[in-house]
Amino acid sequence: MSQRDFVSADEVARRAGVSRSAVSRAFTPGASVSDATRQKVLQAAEELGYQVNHLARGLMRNESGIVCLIVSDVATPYRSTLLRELTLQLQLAGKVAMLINTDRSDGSVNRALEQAIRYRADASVILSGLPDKSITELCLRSGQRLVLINRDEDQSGALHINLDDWEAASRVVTAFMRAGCSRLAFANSEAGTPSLMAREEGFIAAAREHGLDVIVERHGSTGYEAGRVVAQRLLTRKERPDAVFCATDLLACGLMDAARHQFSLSIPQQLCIVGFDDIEQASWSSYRLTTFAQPIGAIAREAVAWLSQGGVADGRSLTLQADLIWRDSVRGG
Amino acid sequence: MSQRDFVSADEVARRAGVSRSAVSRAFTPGASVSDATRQKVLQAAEELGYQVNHLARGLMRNESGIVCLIVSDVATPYRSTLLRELTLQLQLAGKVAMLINTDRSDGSVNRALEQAIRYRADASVILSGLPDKSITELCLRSGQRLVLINRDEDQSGALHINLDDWEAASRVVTAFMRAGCSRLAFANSEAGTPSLMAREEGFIAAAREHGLDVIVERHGSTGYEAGRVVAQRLLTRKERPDAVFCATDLLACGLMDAARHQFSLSIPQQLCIVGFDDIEQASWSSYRLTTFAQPIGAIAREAVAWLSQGGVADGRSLTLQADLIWRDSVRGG
DNA sequence: GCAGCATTTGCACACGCTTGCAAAAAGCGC
DNA sequence: GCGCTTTTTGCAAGCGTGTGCAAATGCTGC
Repeated sequence: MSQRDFVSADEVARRAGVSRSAVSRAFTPGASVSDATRQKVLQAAEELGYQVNHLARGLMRNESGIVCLIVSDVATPYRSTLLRELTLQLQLAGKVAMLINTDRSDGSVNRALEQAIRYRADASVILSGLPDKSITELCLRSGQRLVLINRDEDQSGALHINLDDWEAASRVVTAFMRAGCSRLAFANSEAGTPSLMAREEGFIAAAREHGLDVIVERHGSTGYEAGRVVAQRLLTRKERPDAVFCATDLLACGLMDAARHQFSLSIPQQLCIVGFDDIEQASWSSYRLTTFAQPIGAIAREAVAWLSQGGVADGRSLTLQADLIWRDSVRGG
Repeated sequence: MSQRDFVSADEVARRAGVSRSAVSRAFTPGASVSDATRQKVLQAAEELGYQVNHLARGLMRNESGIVCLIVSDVATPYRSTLLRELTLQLQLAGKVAMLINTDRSDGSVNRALEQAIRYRADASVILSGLPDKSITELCLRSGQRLVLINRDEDQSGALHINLDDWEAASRVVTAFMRAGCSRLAFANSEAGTPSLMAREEGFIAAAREHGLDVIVERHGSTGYEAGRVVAQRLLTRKERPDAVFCATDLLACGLMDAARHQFSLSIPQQLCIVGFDDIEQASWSSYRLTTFAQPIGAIAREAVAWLSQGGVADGRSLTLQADLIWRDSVRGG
């Protein structure tokens, strides 16, 4: 390792002709320093290129300023968008993001998380697919604040941010009925995430209120390929559905492509489709998918605001609304 | 902030009946401890739930174990895939990733980077779009190792990982000629990234060798929308191109959609298209885009291997090959 | 000038860890 | 058992910072 020599507060103090504590205080908002010395310190620091060592500061303050983002399927459009928004907000709040990838289901997940705990992260935001309760407990047990996005496991003391999936699902039923559809289907993955299941159950419930049954097909993980497989199953039935609500835009894209290119169905004339997430691809002119936009900006803002507030942060549950974006995959928008 | 009390090495030492140094050594690979005491320590640590405090360790060792990933456009398919691979490899190597988002072009980029330097990151990997030299210099000046992916600015002491964009570009010309195309065009963004420019220049050079001119159109940032705009410009020319090489798959998707839905062209019969990156969407059946796959796994592995090697790591330049993936957007694959 | 007060400042200790150094223990050949 | 070498252990001095406390300084009103 190359010898790295950083300037320390001592050197700054010497150059500014003050004590080392003065330097420390100059970099601590709200500390007791006169403006005169603060200026002297800041100038000396500037000249020397001094940067407060956050490892040492974290050690003293018992507060590292690190927030760790625990996420699987980072490369997925929805997740990566949320990730972008979160890192942006964190940076604005003066925090720093540590990224934990839980794609590998072997022990490396836990190893990575322990790694983060060793850095004494102040908080964790979980937007991971796998609902591994042991992970969340490990976080809380180590005194971190915890934000759970779209997973309503009842973890007391944490901030839960969820969408009103039921309400959204019922709006889809209304839309489908208005489009004159009657053979409803739901396309899901086998992930079994709380929010995915809520969309499914909400859809079924709302359909039943209108006296309609719903065909449910689930397959694999929540991606494009799964959409194709589900399409295969749904569109070869004797009673072919004329409306499919997909738990996810990726599923919807896969299903849509299969419906068009494999079954030569035209959308929305022969088949109406609604997705969820409003990923970028949903607006591409090959899809023009009617879907729900998650309030990603608001989610990120709420999360960061909660975890960077002072004092004791008590558990809270936040339910946000998803916005229905009308495009061309449902008749009669 | 909730009172967080972690168990310290002292407590472990007491419980195991050894000195604090013994605990420290038990957690340091290659340190001088007998197996007997190491076992005693590990057991006591297990029982107490002890985790080495990496802030303190980093302070002592002058080596934090933190690698910071500096990236813009995180939500983009190619970037997020690379990000996934990098975090995975880093975790495997026992390092931890700090994510710096440089999307905002205002001062927050530099502020975020300084933030990372304050945590004494050992290394930075730059996969950011903006070629801000001041950033890279700041990293090097603070003694970090530096990995630059797809940006060949000559930064001595860093590891440069690049693709052979020229070679790839020349293969595209060959493919287009074999498909019987003669009116070649190149679609680019205005980002001006070294790798994007290399694709453009390589394409032009290779075409000229075959006695062909290339129409070049650039617009905006490297995304879907830009592809549509460029399509607008290219496909309304009197001499409409019959083959377009797009600097990026996103551009290609936008261009393809516009060509089909707006200009009613059929691909590849009336227009051949080649992209770059092999993002997931390129394989979707609405596109089936012929494109180049970046060896993302290899890039990540090389990067992590280089930055986690012991001793002095001297600058190095690595050129990898992109794999041409034949799909259906060029005639005669 | 002085008492009385608020504001600044420096000292010194703490944070939790690593590591050089010397002392202690263990191993070995006889 | 004794000398010798090798391994293991504990001590203590750091790493760069924050902060309580007491001393010092600066004000104010008389």
